[in-house]
Amino acid sequence: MSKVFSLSEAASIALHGIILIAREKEGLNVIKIAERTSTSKHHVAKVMQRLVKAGYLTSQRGPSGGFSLKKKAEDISFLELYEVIEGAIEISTCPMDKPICPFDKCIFKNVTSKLTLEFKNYLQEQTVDLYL
Amino acid sequence: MSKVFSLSEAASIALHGIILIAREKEGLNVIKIAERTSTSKHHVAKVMQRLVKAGYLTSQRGPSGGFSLKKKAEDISFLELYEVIEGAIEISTCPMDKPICPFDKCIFKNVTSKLTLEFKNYLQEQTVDLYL
DNA sequence: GTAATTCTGGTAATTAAATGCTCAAATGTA
DNA sequence: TACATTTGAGCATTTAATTACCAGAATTAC
Repeated sequence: MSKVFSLSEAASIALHGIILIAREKEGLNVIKIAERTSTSKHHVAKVMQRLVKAGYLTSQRGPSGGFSLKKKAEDISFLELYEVIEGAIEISTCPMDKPICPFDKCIFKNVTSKLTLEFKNYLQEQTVDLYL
Repeated sequence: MSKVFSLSEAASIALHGIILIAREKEGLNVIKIAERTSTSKHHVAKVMQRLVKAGYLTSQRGPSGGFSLKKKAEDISFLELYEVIEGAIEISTCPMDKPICPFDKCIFKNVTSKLTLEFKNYLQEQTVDLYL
């Protein structure tokens, strides 16, 4: 069974993790995020680091440390988080990256760009506060 | 720049390759398919082998050998070819494969299955004869 | 101030895809 | 028949992305 869409685990951790953090009054640490997302603490740590650097989270070291939101939940869209991890979404006609296409018309016509745009719009509409 | 959708090169070779073959009266060999798709002959050979085994192509060895269609172009859909290479397309709600989801509602709602289905339908509608 | 906790950041291991290589088998041609 | 061409198949190598690990730095609690 193959998937047409797939998220990297990193992107999944970013989205799910930030919602978990937003739901907590106190900070939430790596261990708890890893438990609640069924992922490795190492991977969670990496992803959270990137969200800290990108300005979405603040981190607090030491006992009772962890991560907290730096921005308002309603001001954080899924798209921003996704693009922190994956880079900007490319709206391209062809899913391949070939210098030349030997075809007069692309076999994917505009279906690739159309569906990518639909997905991007969905990410744009969804904000963290909708999941508190 | 990240892509939401992406095809494996193998799937691309299968789709483009079979169209190139369908356009030829005589068979088309690995070298020419590789040239016209800007891919390696080794990879092309691998993919063509699978299409032969799956019953879409016949192969002819020796000088002036190559591959020819075994079925009528109008009877070969992109979906069939895609699934020979990638396996059956899975219409799932969640793009991740986690045993548990800690969320009351999936953050992707039905967008993943909706877009996957749209893509699958597109592949189903497209047949090789539309590209001759 | 000591110890436990937690994040930080560099490096290593793993994985999957793609590519490369080689020899064997089949086939047409001279 | 001998030879050049082409597919068939297995295995090894390369590459890029992802995931995992570990020692170090910061901070809190006692």
